[in-house]
Amino acid sequence: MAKDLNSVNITSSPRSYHHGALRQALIEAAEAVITERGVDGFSLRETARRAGVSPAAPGHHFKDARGLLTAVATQAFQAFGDALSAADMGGDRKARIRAQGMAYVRFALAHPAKFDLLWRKALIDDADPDYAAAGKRAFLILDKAVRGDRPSAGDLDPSMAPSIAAWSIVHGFARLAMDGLFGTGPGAAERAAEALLPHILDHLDV
Amino acid sequence: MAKDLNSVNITSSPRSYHHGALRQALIEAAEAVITERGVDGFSLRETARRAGVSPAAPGHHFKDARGLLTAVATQAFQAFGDALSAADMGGDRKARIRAQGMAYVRFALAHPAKFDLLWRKALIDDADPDYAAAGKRAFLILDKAVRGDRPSAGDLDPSMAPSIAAWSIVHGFARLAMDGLFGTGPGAAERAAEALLPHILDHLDV
DNA sequence: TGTACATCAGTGAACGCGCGTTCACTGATGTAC
DNA sequence: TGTACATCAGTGAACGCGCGTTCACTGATGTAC
Repeated sequence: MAKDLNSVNITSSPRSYHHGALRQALIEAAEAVITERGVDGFSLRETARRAGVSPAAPGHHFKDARGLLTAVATQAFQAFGDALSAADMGGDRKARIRAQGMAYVRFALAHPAKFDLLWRKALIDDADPDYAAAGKRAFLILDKAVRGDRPSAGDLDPSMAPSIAAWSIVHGFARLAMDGLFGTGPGAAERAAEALLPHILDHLDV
Repeated sequence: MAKDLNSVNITSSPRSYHHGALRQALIEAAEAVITERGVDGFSLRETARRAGVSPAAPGHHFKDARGLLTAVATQAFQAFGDALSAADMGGDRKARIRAQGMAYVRFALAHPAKFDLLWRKALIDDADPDYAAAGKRAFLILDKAVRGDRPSAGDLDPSMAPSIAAWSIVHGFARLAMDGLFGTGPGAAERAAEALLPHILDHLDV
């Protein structure tokens, strides 16, 4: 038996009337749903079912289905940012760009449903400040690695071209790989990434 | 009054019991639906409604909703290939890559719903030979411009790295631009593309 | 420490919706002779 | 050229489904005194 986290009841059995950590449980159930069924297969009822609560329960934690998906996307962006951050081991600029790029694509291939959701703005509230902040943070991690010591001027100034170039490459590569364009067998996309991406990123001379 | 095309009745009014060109009319109605409501907003019934036929009528021309969307995606890929093809004006390799890249992104920004649908494999039958052929054709047009005179060895050989790099860049840039990451005002994405893409593509030294 | 009570976080039934597809049908067309 | 008939391409009603959300409710918790 694990110890309770933050004095929140997540282990007692049978579960009490009050769940205790339903908000996070719903987010995780939603992740499971989209992982199994794809983002298009998401449904609030199915998510509630998996969390073991009635279909009305999510209403106490999220305004509506979009609100829940926005929270899922926000956490996914945070995890994505963490993955990028963890991959930045320093070194010269090329090495840092390579590391960021590989981490970007690896995350997308390891968590395709989460990665997909990040960009499905029709399904989420992209004006949500947490979502926006989590997304911006992820980009800034990548930007910092690409930019190295050079200062940033502001939004979309020319000095951002290298970051946007790197971002575009890895984003496009990730999507094409997820869509099976470099092979559909198990591990095919990952192998293509390992074989091609470092070379491509090294020759991005911006 | 326009003349009938291919002796098909598309102009008489009121329309006869037999539509005459319902298959194509449904494809165009579906394009209108996804353009207005987004790909996620597609519905077969709404498409039939717009084409002025009963909800059962599409069943005579497409196996199911997925079949219709597959046909829409196939035509979209053909139009996309045409746009890439029309943009290839020759010149040196850099000029050709630039032209292809700009055409790629311009198409995506001008027809976001169509472009989006191309890659929504959960919604279409990506084993359909026409769809697959139309997609392959588009890539080969881009590949030819990037590759120039150099011969192609086959599937995913190292000589394809430059094409995949260019493809990834423009694909990623297009998606990020569509998602509003370079601004959301009218024309903002297009302006970012004009300002950044040529420079980025010129410095892709593969 | 005990109690009254407000608030929080659940329940489960129900509502209304639009959907894709099926069904028996029929009007229109094309073909054999 | 006319006719019988098969086939094609529509109709419109109906089916069953899962959905998001609302509703009145109640059990559990926290707080003021």
